[in-house]
Amino acid sequence: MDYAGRLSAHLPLATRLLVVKADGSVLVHSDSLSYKPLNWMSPPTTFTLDEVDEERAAAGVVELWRVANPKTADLLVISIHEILHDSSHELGVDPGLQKDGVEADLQRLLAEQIELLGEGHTLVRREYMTAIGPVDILAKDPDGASVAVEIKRRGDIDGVEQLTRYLELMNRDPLLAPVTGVFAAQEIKPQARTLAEDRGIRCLLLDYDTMRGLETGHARLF
Amino acid sequence: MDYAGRLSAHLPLATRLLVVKADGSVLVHSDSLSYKPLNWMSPPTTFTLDEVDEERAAAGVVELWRVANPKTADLLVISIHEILHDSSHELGVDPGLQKDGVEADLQRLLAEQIELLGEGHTLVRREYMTAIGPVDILAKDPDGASVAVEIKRRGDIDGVEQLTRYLELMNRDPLLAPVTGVFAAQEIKPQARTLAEDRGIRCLLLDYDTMRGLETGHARLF
DNA sequence: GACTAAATTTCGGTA
DNA sequence: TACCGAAGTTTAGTC
Repeated sequence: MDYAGRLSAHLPLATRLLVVKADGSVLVHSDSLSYKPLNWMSPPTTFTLDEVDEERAAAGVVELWRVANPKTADLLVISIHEILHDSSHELGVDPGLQKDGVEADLQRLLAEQIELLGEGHTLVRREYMTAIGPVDILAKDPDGASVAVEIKRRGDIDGVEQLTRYLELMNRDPLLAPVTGVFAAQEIKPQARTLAEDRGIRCLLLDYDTMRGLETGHARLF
Repeated sequence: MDYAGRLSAHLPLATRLLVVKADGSVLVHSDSLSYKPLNWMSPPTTFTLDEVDEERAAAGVVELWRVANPKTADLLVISIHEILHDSSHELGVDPGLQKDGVEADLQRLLAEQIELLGEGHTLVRREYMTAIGPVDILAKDPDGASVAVEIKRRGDIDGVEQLTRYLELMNRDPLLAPVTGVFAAQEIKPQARTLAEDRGIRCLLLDYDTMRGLETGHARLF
């Protein structure tokens, strides 16, 4: 297997699982390392069965696949030496995947349970728009001062930077200023906490299970 | 398919490709959307074939898979209604994937061709360590002033923030200050460029192919 | 279409 | 082992 595109990669001869999807995707999987293929091509692709020249045939190649993306000029060439198994199936259209428990849920739950920010806090609105993007939650503290909340599942330095940019901008608006920041996440990395507190941003750990348990009318499926 | 773990997800009945790897990974693929499975479990996992109760059997379930991660308490339950095809293969150990053309290569090439920063620039060192992490390249301009270079394949706002943090810290060090910044990438997003230049950081576009072509003793394989 | 932010991110390196 | 940053990130949403 040879790939040339955004990088170059070479995969030695070994037994692999090759998957060709209906949309043209090609995946090369090994027998370990879940989830991610060793190599792949994203659609759209053109698939060509090249002729196996004498030299390659002598080396044991029985099929030569050429998978190309005409737009990005990516190219994946697969030399097949032995086919252990080959089967093809129609899977038909796919009903979508239903998810919950991601950042959007945290945001919704925190908006409903805004008192988690501290007693006397009130919700102004979710997804408060600013010139550089939406702030997850805008609230007011008991004194009526604005509080901007950035919510993450995992609190990393990037999230602190994001909130810092919002705070800088919002504090220039005389109608809003002074605005304080709260960095809320299920997990906050030490360096992110240090950076946040150094900038006067309060950190708040969120417990998704507890928040979901408090949610009114909630029923678990299993 | 039902998943409960870091989030909850449900996947309706449909024809799917199920892959069970030697390390216990389980992948659920549809016939489109390359690369990423609709659902999966990462190793380590425990795999159980549950007994199909009467109710499920009446609904058409012929096999019930329970894939669990004992450490994270993630659980994936797969109800199989019909097996269109089933085969198992030994893939054996896997020789590693060989890559080049990633950020590390850009860094190496720029260090070798440090004059790309401008005439008279000299390399101090790659991976210059600071308290908050390594700066990709530290160099000196013709006047002997320090230049910190952050290298990205794709230049985004995050990269500018990263370099800004390094510059702030390094400029507090009297032995280094004043330190100027260069944001070097194969592609620089307009907003990242604006932010960088607003902060006095110079932007530098890198051409990987040209740099590779200039590399001494380089031979291309194909 | 361009850009930003999220992801069950995964993966690799390093302290 | 924990943490940080890259990834051929991919993907989804917004402007």
